[in-house]
Amino acid sequence: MAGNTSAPGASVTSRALALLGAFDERHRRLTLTQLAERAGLPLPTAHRLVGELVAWGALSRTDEGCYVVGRRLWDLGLLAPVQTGLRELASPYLHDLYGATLATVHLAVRDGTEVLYLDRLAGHTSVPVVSSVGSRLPLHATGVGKVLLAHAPAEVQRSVLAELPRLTAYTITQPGLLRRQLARVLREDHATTSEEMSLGACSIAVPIRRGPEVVAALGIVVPSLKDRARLAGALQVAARGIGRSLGTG
Amino acid sequence: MAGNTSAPGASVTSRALALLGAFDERHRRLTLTQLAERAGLPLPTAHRLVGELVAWGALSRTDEGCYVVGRRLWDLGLLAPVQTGLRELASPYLHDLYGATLATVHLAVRDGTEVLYLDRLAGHTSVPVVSSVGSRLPLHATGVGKVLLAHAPAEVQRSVLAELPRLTAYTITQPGLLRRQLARVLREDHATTSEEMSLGACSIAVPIRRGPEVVAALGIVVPSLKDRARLAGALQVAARGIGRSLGTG
DNA sequence: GCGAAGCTTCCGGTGAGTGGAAGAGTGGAC
DNA sequence: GTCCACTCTTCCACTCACCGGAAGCTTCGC
Repeated sequence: MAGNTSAPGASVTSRALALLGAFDERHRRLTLTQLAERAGLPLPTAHRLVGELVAWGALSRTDEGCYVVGRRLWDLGLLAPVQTGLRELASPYLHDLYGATLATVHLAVRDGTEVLYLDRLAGHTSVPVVSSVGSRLPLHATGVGKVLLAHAPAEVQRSVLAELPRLTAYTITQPGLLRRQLARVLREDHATTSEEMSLGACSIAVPIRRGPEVVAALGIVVPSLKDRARLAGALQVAARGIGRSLGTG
Repeated sequence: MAGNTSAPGASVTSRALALLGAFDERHRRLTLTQLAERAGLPLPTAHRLVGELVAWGALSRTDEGCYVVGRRLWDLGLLAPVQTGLRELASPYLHDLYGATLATVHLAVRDGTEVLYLDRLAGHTSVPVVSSVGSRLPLHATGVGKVLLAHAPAEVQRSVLAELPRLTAYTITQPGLLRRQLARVLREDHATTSEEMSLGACSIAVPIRRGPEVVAALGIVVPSLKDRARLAGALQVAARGIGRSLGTG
């Protein structure tokens, strides 16, 4: 379970990349030994490569001797054209939603069998929110995930329904129940969750369409679903606005 | 002027990194030939290394055959601890400012002799805004830049004042004039620009303090400075709020 | 159809990368 | 103070994976 291992004899580049790949959401700070292990490299090799990466700015070393992703990679990553148009166009609508709901607002797309969060407007509320920009979460336990799953190809649905890991006591782990919920998402054009991803957090989400095709999802995180109708309405108006901009952009 | 050139005999890793370093704000899309030239590598070498980088996801290839920064580097870059605490704490205040002014709001720090933009809330206005998250701009031609410069060490001021590149017809290029403005920034505790960075855009900015020390700057971009007093007031309230959170965080 | 520009593949020589082994720091237990 | 365990750093000779010139391959424009 130690991340990417790179077989001996692999190219130098792939070893350096294996080191970078050792970092993820759950492992933002790693010691040299951890890095070497997760990359599947001997310690001296890791030591030398990490030295080069630090010199370039791809990694940097904290005071405590741990390694973290460096600022130069932050710069570089921001140049990546990851749905740039969508994020740009959606931005004002996220603000509007935040203004109307004061809840944390999310813009997400599907990436294989996961949700990929593209943007986030964090509210002041104390509702626990586990998703941050760039993070990936399972499709079956979040509002935006259910929306994206409901509109995903059959093979993706099959693959996701085949394994529904439990995240809280309320996570839906029965394929039949989730399948009925997805049908309802298509019917009502919005999805909800109740503490299925993390305790204390509910969510409401709607699809964003470019023409007939669902290209993304818009969601908010709230402490309870009692205001569901009003919030779903607000989300749908914003989603349509974004969809319209997409069509004409 | 072709970016990083890597001498022959340099390590493999440094060659791969030289390829990544070929990308910047002004060069987000490069052909193989451009990449090879900017990295100072022979074409076949660049070709092979780029192939490995693409396979890993560090780069990707567009339909037109250009290379761009890949999604995996976007993911990775977001893990970098670049002023995470500051950005997190400032976020709600940026929203508040946006709500109060409807202008584009910026959070920035000084990075050597440049401004580094950490966060941005883009307004609906048609005012041209050249700064985006992760970008760097000269300290002498932006509002946040003047604030940060006014509070920078003497050696940084000297180095910046020694060369004031002209960006528009209104850019301040006389050291004496800029020096007087910086004194005024200290006195009035806010800075302004009038079309000094890009035509049609003015800005107002204030320092963010952690205790006595200026650690960042907060600014907005507006079409004119006529509402200067009110806007500076709003900025100062927000900056104090952020500073207070920093102190207690 | 031709030429030019950009991309891709090939392959033998060679020197840069590899990683075992040994040494140096660090901190905790007694 | 002494020991031990752990993590990090340096060294160096062998070898094999990288290098890049040359040649072939597309894809344009004319």
